Amino acid sequence: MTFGNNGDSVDYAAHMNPDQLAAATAQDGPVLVIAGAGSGKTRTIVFRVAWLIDQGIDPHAILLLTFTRKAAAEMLNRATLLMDGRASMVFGGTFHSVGYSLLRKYSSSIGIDRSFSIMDQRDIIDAIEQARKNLTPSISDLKSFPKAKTLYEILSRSVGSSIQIENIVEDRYPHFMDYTDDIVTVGNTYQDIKRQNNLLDYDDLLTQSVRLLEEDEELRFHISSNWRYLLVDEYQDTNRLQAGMVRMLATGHNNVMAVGDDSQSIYSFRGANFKNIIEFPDIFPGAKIIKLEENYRSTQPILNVTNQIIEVASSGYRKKLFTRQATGPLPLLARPFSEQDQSRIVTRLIMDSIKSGGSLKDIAVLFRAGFHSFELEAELARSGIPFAKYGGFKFVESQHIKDVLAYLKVSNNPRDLISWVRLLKMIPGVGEKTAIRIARNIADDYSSANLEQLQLKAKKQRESLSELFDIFLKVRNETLALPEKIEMVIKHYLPYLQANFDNYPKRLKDLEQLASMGATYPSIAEFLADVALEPPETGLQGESDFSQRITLSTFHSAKGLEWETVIIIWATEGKIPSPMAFNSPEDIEEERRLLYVATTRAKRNLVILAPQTVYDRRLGTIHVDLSRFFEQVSFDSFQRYMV
DNA sequence: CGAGCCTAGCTTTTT
DNA sequence: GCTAGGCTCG
Repeated sequence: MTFGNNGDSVDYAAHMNPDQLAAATAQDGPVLVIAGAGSGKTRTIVFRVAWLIDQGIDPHAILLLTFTRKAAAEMLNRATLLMDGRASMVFGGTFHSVGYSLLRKYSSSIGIDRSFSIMDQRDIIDAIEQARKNLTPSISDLKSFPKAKTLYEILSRSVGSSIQIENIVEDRYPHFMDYTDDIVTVGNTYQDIKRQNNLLDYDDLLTQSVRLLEEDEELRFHISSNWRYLLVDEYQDTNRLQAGMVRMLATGHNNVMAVGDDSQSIYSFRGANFKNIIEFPDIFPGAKIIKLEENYRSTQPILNVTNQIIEVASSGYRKKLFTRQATGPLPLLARPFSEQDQSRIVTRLIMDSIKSGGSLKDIAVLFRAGFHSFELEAELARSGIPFAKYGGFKFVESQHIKDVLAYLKVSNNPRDLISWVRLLKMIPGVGEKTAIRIARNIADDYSSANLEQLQLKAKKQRESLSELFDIFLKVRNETLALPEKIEMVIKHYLPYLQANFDNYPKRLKDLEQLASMGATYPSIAEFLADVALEPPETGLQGESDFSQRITLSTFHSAKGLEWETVIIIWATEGKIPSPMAFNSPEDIEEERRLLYVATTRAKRNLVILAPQTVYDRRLGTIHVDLSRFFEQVSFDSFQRYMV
């Protein structure tokens, strides 16, 4: 039973333009949909899901791959509203979460213990730091040797793009070329550490699941005959691994619909390559290509600006966005003197909008990097304007959360040395060295760890250790519900928290929140996986009505979203493009696309703010230019805003 | 080897 | 504002 104009079926033609309709109702076989910004991409996917089910396809045979789980949930939700509950039976998630599910079920066939834990950013850096310290003593002490974080960037880029470490270093990190061999060594040691500790990082979820599908032919056949219709959103942001995973999953049927926009490719730092979308027709011969060029989101004055930003970009699928919403206010461009002035203008614009009947949830302030909004956040707090912040540092990355999660991690995977070290270092008198020694001992033999053998000198330390071990055994074995286990852990952690953090009540609240989050999960493993793969956002402090906040977001986290009013702050050189992109023309082009993504989020009002000065702690107040990406935009595209 | 205290230096973007 | 790293002392 479906809803629709005639009461028996959705009237597809009435809700879509001819191109969207062609995509949504395409017959079997590979299809590439080039969907410009605001061209109804989501709508098309939603209708595609509905149409497939209407054709009698079993919802369980459809796999929807998206960039975030939120995006998948929203699409399936809309599809459910459109037709009926069958749409909610479609499996939707990220590449990483699909990889995780496959490995949880089948990893033993490639020799991976299914109780593996997923490392988050911090774990990865810790492990690489260990690998780094493991080098011939003197090398890691050198100031000029890359830091763990840089090493991770190099290693991960190599994995994601399938390019040798040697070439990555040569191309992008030529100043480290003397150390190429050592970097490779760190990479190998890091692999060893992960294997020994039964840990998988984000990249492993992809590489190992691809390996699983490659090596286990029977499984590959089983999986690809189960999911017979693949829908891949944001295809321009897939990397080689993800493209490979799609190819594996499509074995035998090639029913892949990839949707994306090469002009919005903004994840090259993790190996994404918009060439994937260019090469799609080569990988899937006979692919039908459909372009969606009518924009339903923004007014023509906004498109005038965004088209000028992107049209100088080289290569890609040519497309020209147009809209029928010819009229609307001209985008605003203002150059406040200072960052403080910029924040005051933002506040004033928000107040004005509220006065004229606007709603806070329709306003977003967007910026290149998480920390660009610090000053503004303070100003908004002073003015009493509630906000939710997306992107930047995460709640689960703060130390106290990581500490508590470490207890759960070791109970789930006792071989996780990284987490053991974290826990052991909390014992007074135990530092890095001792912690590693004890952790090795426990990880080798946790079932009957002989605490006496651990040679701790002080009695107090031995007591602390056996207490810690006690908690470990309890969390591991007792048939308590997850929230109770978390409570037990928090109780044990409390003295440490109290002794080490000045703002401990606030952090305790975070921990309570963590415990209540755990309530919705059946097991520790699933809870931990979710926390690593889809971490909750920060800045949602307070419980008040979510719909009554403005949104603060990084450009990246704004992808796929839209607002009536979009305010871009720090539209200056040194912020966008980021100085990190200066040494490579391709990186600069990516920054351009990033600004394009940000500006195309606006439906009716677009405001560009570019302070004239920036405070530098060394140089004092210095002048900064408007971002180079506005150079080619004609001045009469803007309304000038008097400060 | 651990801890405490100080300073410098600093931050892209995310699964 | 915050933490990674350096330095010194016990």
